[in-house]
Amino acid sequence: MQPYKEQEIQVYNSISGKKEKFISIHEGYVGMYVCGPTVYSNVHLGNVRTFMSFDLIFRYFKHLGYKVRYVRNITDAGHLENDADEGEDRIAKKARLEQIEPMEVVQRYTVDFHNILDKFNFLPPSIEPTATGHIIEQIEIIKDILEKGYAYEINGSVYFDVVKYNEDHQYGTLSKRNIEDMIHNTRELDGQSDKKNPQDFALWKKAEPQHIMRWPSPWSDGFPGWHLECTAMSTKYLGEHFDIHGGGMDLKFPHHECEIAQAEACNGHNPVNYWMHANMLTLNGKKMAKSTGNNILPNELFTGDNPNLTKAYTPNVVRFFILQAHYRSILDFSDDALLAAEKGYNRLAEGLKLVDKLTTSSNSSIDIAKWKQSCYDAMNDDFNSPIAIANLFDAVKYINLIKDGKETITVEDLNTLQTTLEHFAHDILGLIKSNEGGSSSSSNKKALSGSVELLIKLRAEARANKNWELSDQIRDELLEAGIQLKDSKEGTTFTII
RNA sequence: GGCAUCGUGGCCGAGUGGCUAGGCAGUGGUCUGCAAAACCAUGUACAGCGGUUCGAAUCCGCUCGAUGCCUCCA
Repeated sequence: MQPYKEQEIQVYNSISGKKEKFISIHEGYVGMYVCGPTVYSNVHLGNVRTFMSFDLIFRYFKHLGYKVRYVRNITDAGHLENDADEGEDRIAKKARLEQIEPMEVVQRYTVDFHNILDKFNFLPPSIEPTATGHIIEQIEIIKDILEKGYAYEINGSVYFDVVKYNEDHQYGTLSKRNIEDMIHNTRELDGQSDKKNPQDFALWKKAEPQHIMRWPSPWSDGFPGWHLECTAMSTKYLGEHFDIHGGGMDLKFPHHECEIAQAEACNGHNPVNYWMHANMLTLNGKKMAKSTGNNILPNELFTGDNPNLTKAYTPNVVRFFILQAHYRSILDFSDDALLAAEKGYNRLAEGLKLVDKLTTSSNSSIDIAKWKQSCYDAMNDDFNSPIAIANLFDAVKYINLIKDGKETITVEDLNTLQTTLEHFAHDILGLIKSNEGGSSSSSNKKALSGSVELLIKLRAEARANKNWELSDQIRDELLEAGIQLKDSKEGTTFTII
């Protein structure tokens, strides 16, 4: 089965600024590289959004039958605090502040990162390489760039010569920047710099004697520049030329621009066919920033322990909320929006549960094939998850109408409906079946449901005896305890709110 | 200051040169002992000012505002 042959995907390419038809380099295969986190603190919620966008893309390609190699790195060295010479490696700085080994910092926040992504039901990437695991590859690339004349060594550090590069190639194609303007608009850095030009960037930095993170190289004991690791790892695992490179919008410049320069300097051609960038997240309309308190950590969403939140939200609800916006739009986080998403998500989940219980007829009054294709059309159009979700809500409406006998469906169509829902809701959007699976164990749940069932039974008896006072007391006090009873013709059920 | 993206009904958020996005809230209805829940029905919005067009929210210009990048940031 190669469903990808039947679906034409349009991808917005940041480098052209247009949607383009997706054609993979090797038919049936997709190579995708996404810049992963720098593991020097808890994963940023915005980071989660970026990776969720690419998780969605990964899932869709896989669903269409592509063999996808998805590489997402861990930056555990080389990411500097700033561009000046005294710039400190982020990991090293954190290690110094907390008086622990740099690799302890890396370990702690890598675990945190995986833990959060796991809660959000992310698929693991095919390869998750680390910068420190690819020092040799990075040194080889630096040698190559030096040989080709696009870098220079000074005081044990090696810098990429942007001006020289720009004579033979074009620097700034992705971010649409002009190097002349950049030179004009750059402020002078305070510290004396070894660089010929402020636009030049480090390929290798000599480590000061007190620095713990250091590796030997032909130039000095030091560490690689931040932009280099992605070039090294993407080239190693995906080749000199691959399909998709992704990341957050803020990485467009300088990070991705520098990656293009490095790869072109080595290989003479652009390394990537499609550049994809996920947009930012704001909180209450403003930029998230730790310094102003306008910030939520992923874990705080699950506990509700943040001044910006009135309650806790399940990972599923947050995932649903994020996917309700297109990955290229700025998404605004707020408690109100999350509350609305939670209700919407519950409605969707309830509706999807009913699909198993529908009765079939000899004909269908709804065009299920057309509905199914509109689900694919949504995802084919630059991975438009909001439209895909809207289609899921259409399905919920159909399900409810069929249940009420206002519409009909054949066995085959019901089967199509069921399978398509399974594919889109679970496989592609990654929304898991129910929003339980929390911390309480199954034995706890059993105990709870047993006791609530007993109360429901007592209340039913009271109602049969028209003892409204007792029945309402049971109902109201359970509600106060966080358990909502739902009366229907089939009997009473409950949900924990 | 420069570059880029964007500004949609009470809220969140798609889309787009003429044809219902969707969700939440609201309103009406069904159900119910009363409620809640659930389900059904219902909204003609597109920052402001000009211009192009038979027709613009959608294209162009200007103004205002937001966000990102320009210095580490997803």
